[in-house]
Amino acid sequence: MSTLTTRQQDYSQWYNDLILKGGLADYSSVRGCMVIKPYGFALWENMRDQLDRMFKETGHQNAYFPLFVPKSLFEAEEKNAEGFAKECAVVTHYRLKADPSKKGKLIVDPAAKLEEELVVRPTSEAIIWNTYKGWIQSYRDLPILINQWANVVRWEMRTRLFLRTAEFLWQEGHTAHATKEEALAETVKMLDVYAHFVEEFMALPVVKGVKTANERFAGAEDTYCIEALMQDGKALQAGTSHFLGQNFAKAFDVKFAAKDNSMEYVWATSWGVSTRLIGALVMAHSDDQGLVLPPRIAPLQVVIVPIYNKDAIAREKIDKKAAELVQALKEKGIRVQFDNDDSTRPGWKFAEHELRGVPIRIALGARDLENNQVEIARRDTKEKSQHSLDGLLDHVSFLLTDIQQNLFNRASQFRAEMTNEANNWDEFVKLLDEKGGFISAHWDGSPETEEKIKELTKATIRCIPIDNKPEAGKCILTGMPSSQRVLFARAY
RNA sequence: CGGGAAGUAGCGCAGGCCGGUAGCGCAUCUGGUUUGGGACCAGGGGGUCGCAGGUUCGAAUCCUGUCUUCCCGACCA
Repeated sequence: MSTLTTRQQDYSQWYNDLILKGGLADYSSVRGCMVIKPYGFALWENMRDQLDRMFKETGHQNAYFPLFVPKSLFEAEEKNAEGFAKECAVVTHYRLKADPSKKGKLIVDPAAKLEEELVVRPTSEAIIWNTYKGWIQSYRDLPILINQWANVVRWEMRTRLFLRTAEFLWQEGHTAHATKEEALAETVKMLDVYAHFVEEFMALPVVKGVKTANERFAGAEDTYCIEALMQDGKALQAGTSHFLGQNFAKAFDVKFAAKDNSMEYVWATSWGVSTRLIGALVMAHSDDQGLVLPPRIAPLQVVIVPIYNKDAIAREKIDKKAAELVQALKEKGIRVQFDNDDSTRPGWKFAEHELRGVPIRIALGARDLENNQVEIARRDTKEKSQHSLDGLLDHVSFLLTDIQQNLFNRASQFRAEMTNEANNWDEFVKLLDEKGGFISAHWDGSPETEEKIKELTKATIRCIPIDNKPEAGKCILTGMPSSQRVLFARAY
């Protein structure tokens, strides 16, 4: 059978192998675009559904805005437009016609040129604020708390499955508020929702922080983020929440009448997470045998593998007991599959389900039935043990919780080991090259210094942690005074 | 977008330099034996050699273009 590249051999190839052989996604014939396969999409659906519940619990509603943004609207907020201009797909024509010189071929009909080009949304602030203008007259119309699940297109030069593709799926929240304080509170609230989701459901610890000016979303006053650490010591931005100030309100002239009858610009936020989270999940927990998925979002939580033998009566008994187990587990809300496919043998199934990251495997054979037990294997530690059929349901529930917790603990411990302080340039470079991970260091606060450090080391400031403590120090590069440490890392 | 590599059966690859019947392993199908960590025997099916031009009596092979993917870089909130 095909074997996986190990992390040590080639981390990038290992990642690709897991995505492809684990059945999450496939390459497509469209440059930079991938196909999300059913197993990968099931994973996304679980993530999406949970996030959607959390958005609704915090008062948001879903809506849908157009894929196309007229160029004139897109360019209205200048910084935002500039920031995305280089990666926009643009629709210029609306019709094809038969190629007069080549039979059976089509060409773009020059007569069908659009009067105004349409930008395929790289993000939706423009079309949404253009719409909000018509919805907002009074403070009574605020706040507007809307989210949309959508696809966006960013024409990337270099793509990687799930981490960076030309088209990807995400959600984008767009809220409008009467006051700055309320908009700021919303920005932080949604950052907390993201952090909670990623930690509790994806079992991945994150650092909450604020981006520096260099890394800020184009058009935002402030960009908040959650940053996660991958097994190769590189950081990955897992979600962002932006305080947009009144930038979009001014660009699209969205004002409201306040209680005192004064006209004021609306305050805005936007926030998003994408299918990139799947990439984070894969790189954070998986091992050389395949995917390792946290039980709370795994498409399949338990797989039951029958161990048959020649004895047809024993086979019937196994099937019967397995059916009972499936029924009982389903009633407890556990996602379970009985893998009685007769064309593969147990060993093959074991390897396959490990590759796909199913948290718990239960093996059930004649020998087990005689002893009123099953063999249980957990994916995170690969431990195998026998367990009595009595009390099995509770044990499975316990294990799912325990695996979830263990994955989080493991990732937390790894991150703790990989987060270090550097107090001068030599220490910084040494840590970066020999260990990787997050490096907490002083920075003089200037964009120029940040840029210089990036040029020299490829490390960027991932964020200024929200819970940062003030601490006097000197910038590792310039020696200029600094009031706090920031988190550096090489990143995806 | 620059540098490197690759595209031949579903998957992994050989063949290519030196043009002449398209091959191997796995998978698949049929029959049988099996089943506690990727089973075995026997028989069978499956390919416009990424695509488009060109050279040639003849192209997987040589030439040109083009598309797609991977790795490195630039770029990328």
